[in-house]
Amino acid sequence: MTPAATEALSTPLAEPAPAQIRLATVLHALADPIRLRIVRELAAGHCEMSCIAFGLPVSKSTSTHHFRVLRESGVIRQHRRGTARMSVLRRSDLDALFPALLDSVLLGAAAEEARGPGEEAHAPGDLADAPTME
Amino acid sequence: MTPAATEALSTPLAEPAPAQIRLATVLHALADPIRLRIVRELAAGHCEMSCIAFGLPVSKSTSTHHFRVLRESGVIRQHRRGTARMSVLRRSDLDALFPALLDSVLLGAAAEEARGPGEEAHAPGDLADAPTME
DNA sequence: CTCGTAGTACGGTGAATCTCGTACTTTCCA
DNA sequence: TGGAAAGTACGAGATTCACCGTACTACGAG
Repeated sequence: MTPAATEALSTPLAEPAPAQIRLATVLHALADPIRLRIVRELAAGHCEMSCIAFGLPVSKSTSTHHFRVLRESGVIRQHRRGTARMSVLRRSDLDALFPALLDSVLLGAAAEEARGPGEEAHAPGDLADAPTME
Repeated sequence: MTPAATEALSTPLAEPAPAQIRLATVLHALADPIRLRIVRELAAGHCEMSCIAFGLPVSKSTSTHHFRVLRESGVIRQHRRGTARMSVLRRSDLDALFPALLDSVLLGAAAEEARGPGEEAHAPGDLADAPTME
């Protein structure tokens, strides 16, 4: 079995090497609600998921776009399996580069959700000038 | 002394209440190199700094823009002091909402810097197809 | 071989972002 | 009173981003 044969069964898609992963890029990737949701679902135990299994509220093209942003930023890894793209979190790589970052983001997302919708949308003028107290 | 008198000496600028701070917005605010640099300098001990003291490599207007993004996302607080705008990190608010998030970002930024420039810029085609090894 | 499924590529649109320069306001000092 | 210093407001230009639809490429089932 040539390397090509193995590749045909499970082609890894292009992704940055650990040394090329940049913090700003990772933060940007996580700063989108849809991508954050993807990351949370991946972290929630399901080791591998095809893209369509997420039931994202966007079109197929947009879905592909978000998965690519995540992959190219170094947050996830993807490989083909049949006609599907299986995605996994690059947990160990991220933890090695930015210790505790992923965990705190996931924890923060869960906490925010648990806190309830709260003030969901926030109008441009919704900024308090005497915020907490004095 | 009326509240107005106190206000004249140190006007707090508009900022979101803790309940209105959104994770995605905070991550977006931190996902910019210049803003991340501001946050790092604020965290590095200097409790209060005027905007110009950072020596940012951008114009005054751009500087104002970045400080506003940070303030409106809930990352920093600003108040006037004479003709200057003093900025402070909203550490306790952020830590209460997203435990360990700020610390891990700061730590990650320091680690990335310590790691050296590494592969600084990364061209679009710079993604390895057999990334770590196999 | 043909069809359906999963995903990508490409092109386009509208909104948001980053950047700047110039003009204006506010504050302090001489 | 006049001027310098620190920011803000207001466009304007260039880039990026999120989103879509359509057309295309793999792969597996029948």
